[in-house]
Amino acid sequence: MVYKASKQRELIVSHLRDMDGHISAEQLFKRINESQKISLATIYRNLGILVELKEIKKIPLDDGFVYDKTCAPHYHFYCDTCATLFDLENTDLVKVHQTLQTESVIGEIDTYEVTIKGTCINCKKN
Amino acid sequence: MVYKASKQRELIVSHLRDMDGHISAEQLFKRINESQKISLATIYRNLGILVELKEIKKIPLDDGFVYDKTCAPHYHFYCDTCATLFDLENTDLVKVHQTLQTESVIGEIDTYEVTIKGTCINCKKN
DNA sequence: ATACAAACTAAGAACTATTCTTATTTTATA
DNA sequence: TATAAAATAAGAATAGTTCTTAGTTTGTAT
Repeated sequence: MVYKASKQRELIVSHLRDMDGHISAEQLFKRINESQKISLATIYRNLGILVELKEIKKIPLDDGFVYDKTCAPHYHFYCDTCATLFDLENTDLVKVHQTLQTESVIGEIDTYEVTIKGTCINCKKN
Repeated sequence: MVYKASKQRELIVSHLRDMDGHISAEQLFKRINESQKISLATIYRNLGILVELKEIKKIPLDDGFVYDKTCAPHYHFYCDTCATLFDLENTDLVKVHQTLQTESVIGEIDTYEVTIKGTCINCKKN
């Protein structure tokens, strides 16, 4: 399968780039449709293509999937209260990787993806 | 809501206890129906109740949800190739928790759940 | 022990997120 | 510029999960 460029895919990529967080297919569909016309099936198909090309990452959460605009190694924190996925920035997390690599079931860590769950700083205050 | 005991819930709990890994609602339904008669809706409703009671944990994966028989803090490794979720046993992982707690977005880590993705030792051999 | 209310069940309908189908349009290449 | 491959929109189909309903079981108070 040789992918061909399309206006719609460029549209999706540019909207993903503008995001600072993570977005669901439905949210992306609504946001793009504010200014352009695009089919929901097109959103899903292109997100699938982008995941296959390893340009973005598909992340399963309790309430559906969310897409991350990058596959670059970084870590996530999911707040169970506000159902939001945050990026973790601390570079000390390399230590996590080193610790994990000693585990016997692990053949190879591909994405280094780590998702921790809890309550975020804002939700804890309330 | 005051939950009342039921034969079906006991059945579900006992099957979960016998598992050494993680199981989907569908798999649990099939397994229980080998010997007893139970409705799929009953499986889903009771799994939901057990999650609410924090007796088990619901884990979102790329290909649907899986249930973990315990909420005790431990870590997971997901193999993208065989789509299997493994428990990680290494107690050094406490270090991970210490590292993470310095992150500014984290208010409180509830479950300490960590899921790392990659290729398991078996799939890497093949 | 019995009656009552609340929570439970099975069965299948309903819902919803995602994927598939089809007829048509766009893109890349020769 | 013609052709083949891949793209699109729109809506139908699928599948996993939740909801509805009528009837059953459970726990509590008398």
